[in-house]
Amino acid sequence: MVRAPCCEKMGLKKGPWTPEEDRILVSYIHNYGHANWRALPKQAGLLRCGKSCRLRWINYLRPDIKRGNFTKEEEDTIITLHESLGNRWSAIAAQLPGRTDNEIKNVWHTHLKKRLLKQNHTPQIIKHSMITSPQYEQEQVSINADSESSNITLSTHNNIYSCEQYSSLLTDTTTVATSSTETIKCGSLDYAMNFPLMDESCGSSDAENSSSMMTAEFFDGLQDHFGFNYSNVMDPSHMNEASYVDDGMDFWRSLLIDVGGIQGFL
DNA sequence: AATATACGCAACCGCAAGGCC
DNA sequence: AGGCCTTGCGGTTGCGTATAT
Repeated sequence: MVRAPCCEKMGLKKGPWTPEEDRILVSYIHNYGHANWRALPKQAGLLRCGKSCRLRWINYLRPDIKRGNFTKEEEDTIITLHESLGNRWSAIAAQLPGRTDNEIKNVWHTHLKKRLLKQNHTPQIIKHSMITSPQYEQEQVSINADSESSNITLSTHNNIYSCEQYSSLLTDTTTVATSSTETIKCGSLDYAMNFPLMDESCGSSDAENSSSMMTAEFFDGLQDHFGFNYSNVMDPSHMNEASYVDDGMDFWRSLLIDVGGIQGFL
């Protein structure tokens, strides 16, 4: 199939529409309709391709377009429909009179997706159990991570350290230790991972909730970022999910000891 | 006040489906 | 049956504006 030459090669205009172009398009469609989008711009005297004209009409100039912000009801409808239809924006738009697929797609990407993420990540203070370090046996360390605010505190039996105190170490790190997937940024790379939710009892972790996404790249990133070598703690290349769960505490222990130890926190 | 960064939205691009010849 | 054309869709881009530094 031979593709039609693009607009620029045809000497046609691209980019934002001017009020005058809008006026011409609306006036033409009002008088003659839009039976053939390809022929329309030439007949109307517009230096645009048919595709551009169609998009402008469908998404902006159509008289039945609803203007203004989406209502709470509309947003809820989009979320519900998206659950069942996925990214089928036109199908979703069909259920929302006056709203276009493009507009719904934009709202989804700019507002609703974030809102859903926030809802799914309800504030969760994870007070997990005392981590006893073999190296610092006298110190018992616990992490408190708020998955919503990304606030992290680190406490020993003597002190509680706020995330600000070691935020310089974790400059690129979003958050740690939740039962849901978080993104940890190590250097320029993003690593999605799922930490086990650690319960209140000492040292155990929630194997049911843990679907390990920890990869060798993740550990490489950590090593690059923090300058540590975790290979002596565990070998990610041989780590299956079960062993990850088992090794979860070791991971945290080593991370905190290394980070905290170097900073003199412990 | 100037500059950098983030955000929102309109518009574009490429592909696929379906109709027509 | 197969090629061409048009339309529709979803992903992506880029510009203008708002906010932060």
